[in-house]
Amino acid sequence: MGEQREGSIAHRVPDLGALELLLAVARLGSLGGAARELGITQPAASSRIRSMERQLGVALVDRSPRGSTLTDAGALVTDWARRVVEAAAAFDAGAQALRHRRDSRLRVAASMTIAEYLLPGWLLALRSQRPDTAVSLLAGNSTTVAERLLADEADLGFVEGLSVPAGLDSTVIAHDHLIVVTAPTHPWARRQRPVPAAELATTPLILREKGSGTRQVLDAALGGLARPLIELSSTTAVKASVVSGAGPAVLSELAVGEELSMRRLVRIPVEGVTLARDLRAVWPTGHRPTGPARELLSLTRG
Amino acid sequence: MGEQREGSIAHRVPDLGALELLLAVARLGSLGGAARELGITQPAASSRIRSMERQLGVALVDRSPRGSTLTDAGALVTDWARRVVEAAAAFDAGAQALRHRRDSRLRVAASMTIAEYLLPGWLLALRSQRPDTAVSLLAGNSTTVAERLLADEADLGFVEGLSVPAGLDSTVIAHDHLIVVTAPTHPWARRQRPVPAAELATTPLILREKGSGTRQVLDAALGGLARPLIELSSTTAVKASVVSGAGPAVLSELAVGEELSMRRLVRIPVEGVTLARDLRAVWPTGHRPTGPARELLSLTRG
DNA sequence: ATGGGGACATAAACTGGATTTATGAGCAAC
DNA sequence: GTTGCTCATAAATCCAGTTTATGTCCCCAT
Repeated sequence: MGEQREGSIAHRVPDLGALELLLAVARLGSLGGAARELGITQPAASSRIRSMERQLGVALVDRSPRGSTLTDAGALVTDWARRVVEAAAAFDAGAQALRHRRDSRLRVAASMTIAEYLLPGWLLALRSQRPDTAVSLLAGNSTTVAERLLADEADLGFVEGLSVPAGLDSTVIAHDHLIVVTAPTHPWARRQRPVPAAELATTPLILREKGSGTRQVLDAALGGLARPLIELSSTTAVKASVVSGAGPAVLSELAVGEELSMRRLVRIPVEGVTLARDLRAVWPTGHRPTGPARELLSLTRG
Repeated sequence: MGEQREGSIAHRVPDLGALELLLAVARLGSLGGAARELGITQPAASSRIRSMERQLGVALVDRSPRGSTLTDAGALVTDWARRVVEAAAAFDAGAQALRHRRDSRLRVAASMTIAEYLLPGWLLALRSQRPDTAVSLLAGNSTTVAERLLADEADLGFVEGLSVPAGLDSTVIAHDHLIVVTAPTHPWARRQRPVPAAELATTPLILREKGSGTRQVLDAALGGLARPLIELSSTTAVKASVVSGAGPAVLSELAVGEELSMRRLVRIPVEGVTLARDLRAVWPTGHRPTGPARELLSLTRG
């Protein structure tokens, strides 16, 4: 009856290469074909799929002398695998941009929330349209972004503040909503009525440090009054703290999508305040984006 | 100037073990501590992080004689890595449930859409609350789910149809909206006004095969009239076809969330039809879920 | 100041898994 | 039947990650 107790999931999940291979098999309907596409030999592919099946304890592909098709379980596993591979592709697109290269065609500066949650996807889309565009990324706060742009060390910026830094032109690319969240066990999670703004202002909250974009918006909406229960320096730390039940927090809906759908966090309705902010693309006044920058910009606006 | 041209991302992304290690370092602030947690030695962790840094071309960790902290780039990379690891954890939770074991405490039967998009998250949440609950999963259509439940081969089911199969009690756990999507290049993507139901009914669409849950809802909403442009047997195939510009399709919003936010697909407003359906948990009439089944059920309802 | 402890780096030997090469066998179409 | 696709098997090779065994640096307490 004993199951493996080890913490690390890496030993229970096939490696990325195997998952990628499985996707190729699903798409091409052939082990050998998939092997060719990934630049390995057919026996290698065969053995990899086999050991993946052994590891998972489920048959994934039906082999026949004229091709391979997925079993029912294999189709399901492939769908789950696709999500892992997509996350890995986003990781890759982001990481690729992080090593600032001299020969980068497009230099992007972005605030943290955008760099974390949106930019990898945009970079992936850009890569599929213009595979040869080398992008470099610098992440920081609004001030940093503005500095880089004005020093001509970046071609395009993305900020999430309330105001546009001086010297920059901008366009709104999306709207972000800050929402109040708690652990499902928190008393607020069982409330029937929305929390009034006044109560939010007087309740101690788990907050990002002063000066962060999120904090600024919250303070402005409440009238400079947000009370800290704890102050933490990263969104991740705030989320972890909320999940563990320490108290309520105000976070971007971008940051908590996953947690909400998995019920690790609960959204608390609020009345009397609008916690919205714009996400903007910015560039030095007059220097309208052209070339790759324009391309990327158009990807962000649907 | 030459970049690596190879298709496979697996060679450009650190393996899951390395990403997991990075998360542990971020959490614990120490290479040795992270190593201990993952059951490897400190030199192994050190060399793994080092080779990850070499691979990505970016310093991730600031090492000091009294611990390690993430660099700015490292923090960003860690956030991206977390998403990969979370997807892998969901994969693991799903895969674990796929090998039907005799000693399973909880036997679940679910329709495809739910098994694909929602169940892994629920299983993950369940595992964090009740680590010792062994779950087995069977995916199929509504009919299959009903059969299993009635034959006492499953304890709890999830279906997405319009009606509840005979002999089963149910509760609504969520609402799913079917939406019309096209590639961004499709003429409909530039329309200002919503597409009327009549036009939708007369336009050839990319559809799932007859009998699928999605198709049933669509036919009912339009009055049995949906015109196939192509018929495909999986949601994935439909999505790929739409992305490539073949035409419009009607899909669950669960299935296209990623594609919409990355602008690979565009949502087309429609007027004159409501393409909604309920997601339901089901069980044999009278046999109200108890024990682990009740636990899982409560996770699905917020 | 001095010794202990924690944290990371380096070097060398080991180990195991994945890959390639080489071959065999089943099925279909011409 | 022969050609050409498919996948499977076997043996040799190769490489990457690991462990063991040290060394260095720094802080803190004595």
